[in-house]
Amino acid sequence: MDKVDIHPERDGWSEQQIVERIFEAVMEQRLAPRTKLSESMLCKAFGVGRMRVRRALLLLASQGIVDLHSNRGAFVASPDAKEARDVFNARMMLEPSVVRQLASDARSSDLDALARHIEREEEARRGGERREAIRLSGEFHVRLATATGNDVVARMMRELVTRTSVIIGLFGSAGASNCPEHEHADILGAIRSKDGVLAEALIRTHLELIEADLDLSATGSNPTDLATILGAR
Amino acid sequence: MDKVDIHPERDGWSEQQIVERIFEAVMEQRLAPRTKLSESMLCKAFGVGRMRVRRALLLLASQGIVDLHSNRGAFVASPDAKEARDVFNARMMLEPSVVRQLASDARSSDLDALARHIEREEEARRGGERREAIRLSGEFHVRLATATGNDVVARMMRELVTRTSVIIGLFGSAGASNCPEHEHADILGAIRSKDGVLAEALIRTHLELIEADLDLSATGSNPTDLATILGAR
DNA sequence: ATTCAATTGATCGTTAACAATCTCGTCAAC
DNA sequence: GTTGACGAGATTGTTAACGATCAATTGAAT
Repeated sequence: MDKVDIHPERDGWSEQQIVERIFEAVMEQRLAPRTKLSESMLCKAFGVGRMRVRRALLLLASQGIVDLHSNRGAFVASPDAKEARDVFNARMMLEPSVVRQLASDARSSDLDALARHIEREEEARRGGERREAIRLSGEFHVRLATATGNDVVARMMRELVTRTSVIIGLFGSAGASNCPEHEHADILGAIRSKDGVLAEALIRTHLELIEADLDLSATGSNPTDLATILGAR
Repeated sequence: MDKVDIHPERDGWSEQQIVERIFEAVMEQRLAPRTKLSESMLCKAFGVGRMRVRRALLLLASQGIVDLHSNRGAFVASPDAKEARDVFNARMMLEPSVVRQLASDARSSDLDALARHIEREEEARRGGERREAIRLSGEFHVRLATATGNDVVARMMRELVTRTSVIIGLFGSAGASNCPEHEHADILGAIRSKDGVLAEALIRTHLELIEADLDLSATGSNPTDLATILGAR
């Protein structure tokens, strides 16, 4: 969000912080899709009034991270196959432009920060810290966007990456690795050598690889799709 | 928003409808930047409780259309020059991909709808209905995005186009035309002839032309910059 | 005339209680 | 044994009132 005054930190957490925490939990796949997020539970968890929680949930819903159902509550989103394809398609539109722009004009200090990030990433993966590795892996893409200095694009990427985490949690073939290996390093290398075309190509195949690891034919969607499945009109 | 249950139409308007109306008002530049949107006023205007209004304002704020200031209220956003550049930069990233994709695989029925839209657009311009012309002109870009069938991208474009309206209202040189002339028709023509490269080039220059008509050095930013303007530390 | 401080008025943020709706368990009927 | 209705409990949606914060006005002192 852009220009919202930060409420002076009162007793509990600000709604921004609550959104942040749930964002991270979803990214780390600690909150599984369709997990119910009841208001009272969140109130106790964060030690905060119901108002904050409801505002936070509304914000999360507006970003497609949670679904709100009238009189039933909030749930971690459970995107269907189409929504998954839409998210990846959107990333395919944005990220190549991001890395191309970075290749042409990126501050070396930002690139150094990205390098350090990749360090931590591989560290976490070697250390077997699966959740941290997942989070950092997604965060890398967000940091690419923030490195452009474009706050608007950065916010979009943040949303898309988080939704991608939900999608992987739903459709990810368990066996397949979330396998960046050294792909992130390669992308950064292409940016460093100012080879925009290569960087674009690398991130395209990177995204395609991630999407290919999904089983979008799986029934990741709502159980309400039962009507569709049974051929009801 | 994606999967939020539509509340059965109660007495007044749903928050979605309120958001919609304010969205449109901003797009038509009927709501000038920095206009105060007080809660009580909106409550009376829409004949609805304060809760609905507050939720609507929060949603609008999360999309950068309004700014919320603690204990002071909600105002139509007043982006600064950087934010304006960020928005245009984001559109430069997205829209070429959109038209390229449309050129390769667009349903002809959607293209026909776009053609009809352009008809209405020129009609409004000829008829001197300035507001309607502005709205339709922006809506054309949103429709391009919706024609791809990608809801995620469509929502992003919708947000970006609306913010662009605010930006034009702030930085637009009054003399300059909001001058699509027949550019929209040209873009659609390129899509129709499946010339993705041309369509990309056309929309790029189209966006550049719009941005060039802005005076981003103008003091479009907050009046709090008065301190800066006066050279105060 | 200008500046500063205090008061006033209005607006917003928060809380608590109330009303509406849904879920789940129980029980009777088929 | 299964199906359906019914009611208790819980959760959410809404409203109303209170307290807190900020802006504008008033007034006096310099």
